[in-house]
Amino acid sequence: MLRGVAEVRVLLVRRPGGTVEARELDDGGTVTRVPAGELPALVRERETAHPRWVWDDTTRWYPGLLAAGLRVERCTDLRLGHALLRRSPRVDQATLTGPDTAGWDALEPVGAADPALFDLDDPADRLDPAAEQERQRAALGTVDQRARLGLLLAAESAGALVAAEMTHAGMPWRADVHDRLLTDLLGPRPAAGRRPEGLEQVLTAVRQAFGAPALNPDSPTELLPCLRAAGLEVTDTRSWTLEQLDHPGITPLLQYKKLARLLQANGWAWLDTWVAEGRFRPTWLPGGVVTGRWASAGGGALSAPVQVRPAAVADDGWRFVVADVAQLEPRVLAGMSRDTAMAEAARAADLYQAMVDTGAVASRSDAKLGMLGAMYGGTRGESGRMVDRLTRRYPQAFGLVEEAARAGERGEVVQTLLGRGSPLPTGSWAAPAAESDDDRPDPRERDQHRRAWGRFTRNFVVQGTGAEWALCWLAVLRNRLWQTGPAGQVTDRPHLVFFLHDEVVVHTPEHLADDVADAVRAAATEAGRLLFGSFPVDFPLDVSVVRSWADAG
DNA sequence: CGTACAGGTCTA
DNA sequence: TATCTAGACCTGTACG
Repeated sequence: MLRGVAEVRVLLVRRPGGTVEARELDDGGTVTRVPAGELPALVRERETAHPRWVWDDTTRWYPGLLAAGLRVERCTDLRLGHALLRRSPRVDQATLTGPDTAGWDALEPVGAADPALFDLDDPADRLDPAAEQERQRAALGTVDQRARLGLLLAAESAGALVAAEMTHAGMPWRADVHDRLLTDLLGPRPAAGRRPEGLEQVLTAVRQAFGAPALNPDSPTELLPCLRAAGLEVTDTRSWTLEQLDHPGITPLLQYKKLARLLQANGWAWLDTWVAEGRFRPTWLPGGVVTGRWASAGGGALSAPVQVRPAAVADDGWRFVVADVAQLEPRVLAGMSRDTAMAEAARAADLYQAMVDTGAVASRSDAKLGMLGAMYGGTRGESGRMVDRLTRRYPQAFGLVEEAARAGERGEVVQTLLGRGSPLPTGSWAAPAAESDDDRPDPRERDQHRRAWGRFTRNFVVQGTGAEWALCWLAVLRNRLWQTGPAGQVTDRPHLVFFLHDEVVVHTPEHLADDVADAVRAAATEAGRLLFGSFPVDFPLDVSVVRSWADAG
């Protein structure tokens, strides 16, 4: 599915004078050169043979092809591959070193926000993709168990295709529904620079309750002294803190914070900036987080609030298929540690409940607390006690994260199941040799940093392997959706429109929704097999077919 | 005046 | 008996 047999690879390179070169990599190097304007025609013609397109960076090639109505089946993204190989402890770094290694290290993706970079003076054009492609092949050749790292490279590149396709298609977004939602909560859209009526009313109530006629609750430096003057002994102004208090001003203050947040983060300004022609189009950044999770830019896609999801509505005659994995990371931990006792719990739809049913813990909340403690490094209080108890029950799984934490505290690199390496620590605690007597840090502070880095590496191995599972899920699903038909370009068929760590949203013609739901489940099963082979760990999904994103779950 | 950071709130 | 992982992005405020 991810890697074909008898693969044909075609390298695309931009050349001076607005031309593009297509070089066959596996038949002696036949070269075709065309004006850049003829690239879509070239790709359309060659795509019938299902080649793997090799290019410097998907963000520099694929949006233009998608805009021309094309879709490619597979690619090798050298920028993402370089980043992975450079940090993988499985790779002999000497094989990757070349004259423009630093240039590849520094290469950034381009976004819709800076299209000028493409034409003007793009640092990518000073790099040699053919040479880099050779180096990456050689580097992979030196790796033990190269199938795993090879899978990761293929999946990362497939993710780059998904990311570009999701921005191209966009998330269907009804500005009229969003506006109505805002108007119901805040009042009609005010003139620029004015507070909406609803917010103004709540503000008046807050000011009256605290006897502070000019108070600006958006300013913590004003709000904190005001709360203390009212006899409330608080040291911060977070909602969670305020909820504990008993004072007549608290209710309107919490309401003010909620409405102000909605207005600032997803109000009319957000709509104006990020929604156009009925679509919300964030930029997705595969590999943008060190653990391998995706980052995003533009419109805060990673924190799309539940509150505004009613405005995400499928087109007429279309539906959303929304799917998320229940308890992804504990399942991934069971699989990567090959902990059979935890895998047994992971065969149930509710892993935490299964831990109760097998007598490992007394309650579901204990199970959850213990698992989160293991993955995040909770050692104190209730969480720490649960970790101790569960370590005896699941020694393989808990031992794996514990070892990752110890390695991090020693300043070592840890890696995910498929071989993504953690960054090296930069703090002074990690460089004992450089420690001079002058600015030697406080030993207690140094230990705090060391333990904090241990929590990071502990979480890295699980979060990162979870991201690999999700990447495989996406890659397999992308192919299955394309085959679900009907004929046409990406947006004519069922296609991905949203992805958030362990959740996907597919936009599909209504009559194909059940087929899509099957494809989403089949892809999850396939992802589990790709990562864990025959080791028995399940990845049950919650799948909903809905008109609005808000109705899922 | 513009930039950098702190505090806060949303997501998994 | 907290406050432990990874992000984006808003406003207010301090700094240069």
